[in-house]
Amino acid sequence: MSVDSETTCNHKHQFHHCNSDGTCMDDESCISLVPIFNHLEPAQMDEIMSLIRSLKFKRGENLYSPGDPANTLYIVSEGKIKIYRLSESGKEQLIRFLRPGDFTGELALFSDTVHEAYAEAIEDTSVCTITRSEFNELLLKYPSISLKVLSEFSHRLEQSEKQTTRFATERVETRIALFLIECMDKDSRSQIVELPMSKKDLASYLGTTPESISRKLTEIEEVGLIEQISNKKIKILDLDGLLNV
Amino acid sequence: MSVDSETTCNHKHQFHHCNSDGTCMDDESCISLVPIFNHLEPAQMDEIMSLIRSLKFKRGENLYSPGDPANTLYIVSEGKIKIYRLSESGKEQLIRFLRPGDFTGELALFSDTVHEAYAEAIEDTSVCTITRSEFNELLLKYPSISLKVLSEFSHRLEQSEKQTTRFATERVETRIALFLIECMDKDSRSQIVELPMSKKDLASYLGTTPESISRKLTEIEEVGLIEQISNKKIKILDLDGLLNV
DNA sequence: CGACGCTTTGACTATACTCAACCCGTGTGG
DNA sequence: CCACACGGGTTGAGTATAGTCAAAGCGTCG
Repeated sequence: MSVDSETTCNHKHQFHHCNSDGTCMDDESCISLVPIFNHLEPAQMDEIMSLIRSLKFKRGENLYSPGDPANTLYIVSEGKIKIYRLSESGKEQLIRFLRPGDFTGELALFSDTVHEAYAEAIEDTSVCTITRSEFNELLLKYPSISLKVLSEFSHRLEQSEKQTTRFATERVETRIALFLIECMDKDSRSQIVELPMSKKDLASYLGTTPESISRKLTEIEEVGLIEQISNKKIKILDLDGLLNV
Repeated sequence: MSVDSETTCNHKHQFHHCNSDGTCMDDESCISLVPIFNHLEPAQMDEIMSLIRSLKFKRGENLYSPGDPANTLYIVSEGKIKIYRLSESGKEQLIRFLRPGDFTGELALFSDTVHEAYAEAIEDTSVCTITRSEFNELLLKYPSISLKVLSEFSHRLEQSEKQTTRFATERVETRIALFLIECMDKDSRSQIVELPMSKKDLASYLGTTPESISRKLTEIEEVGLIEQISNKKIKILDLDGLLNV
């Protein structure tokens, strides 16, 4: 595993300093924010806290790479992580970003197998980790956690299959339009969408090129469906129109 | 739900007659073949058997359609089921086929939501069903089942993300080549691949058109990597070559 | 035998990629 | 404070890829 961590600790209640953008979390609040744990009793939380181990990764380091054995669950407490894959022909595709509270490593956690994706820290990052065997014991002891994880998995699977179908059947222009609409849902009721990543990354995420993103956005703007306010800000002028792109 | 089943029964140990192709299973062997259950004790199996309910679907009927509430797990005991989605723009994409022993409905089983795909019986089909609430109770009572389901989910998620990346980054020709290689892995060591579906369905599965499938196969044949024996049979002549298409 | 659906082939077109040049904003170092 | 380098972003020209539409071949099943 290409982990080259600075510090590893193995004790309860380690606290960090907050960073400027307010995304800081100590280990405990990190754990308690994770949906799969947030229904537990304080006593159970303490038990989990005793199992976790803090790790730090510097910007550019990989939490794991394809081929690494998948035996650890990572929960992000600070920083930002990029999950991406290389296709058989070597092209990179962005799968998703992880922010504090998100977790990864789960994909292969339950099969005895290796990772197929890269998890790269794109900022200095702190994560809480639990080993596979300890996590499995936890699941056997508290079956309600399993149901939470199953719920999370089924949701992600649904998303992934939907994404697959989009790639398989929709034009680039439509994929961009659908992406904008989904961004809007989160900010809800504001007409202004803030792109959550660079257009280069967006291209990778949507399976296209930066050039095509640029061109298609211009086209969509020219027919009056959107207005490009700035590099990252886009105003939605005609939602129904976008849906029919 | 567009279920219009012929018979519904709710008792243990209902037996069916075997059909000609040997895919028949009575309910119990159906259940015991499912990976998520096959580690259980006989007594636990009996308990599960008491929860299941048999349903039959005629060719062409839908087990569920998008918008139907997802509250049932379906386990196929006889027949063949096609899972497909419609994209936002109305194009159909084949997700997978289910054969005896496979299950579906799990996607949204753990989230309180509705189906987004179609499950259509393409032959007369028998399924065993368990309701969401009963299945959840089962999972809480026997946590080891959860681990099996999690394992199955994580594998499927891995597959789905891999498929997404292929669609996002690979050309049609490459997708076809990779599909052939994966088909070969199953039959292992025979050089002859039997396509598991019509080329029309394969086109839908691979996110392309029947015309392109036909043309690309011809091209791959012309450069000597494969030989098309018959409509459904393809002989692999140069595996390494295929990998580099 | 005929009808139907799947498959193939051909001609044409649309879509989006590649490559190259240039622009712009930011951050760095002199 | 300016010059510069760097990376992202945009624009243009040309090309590759695969989709559409149409017609004809083939197989299977009633």
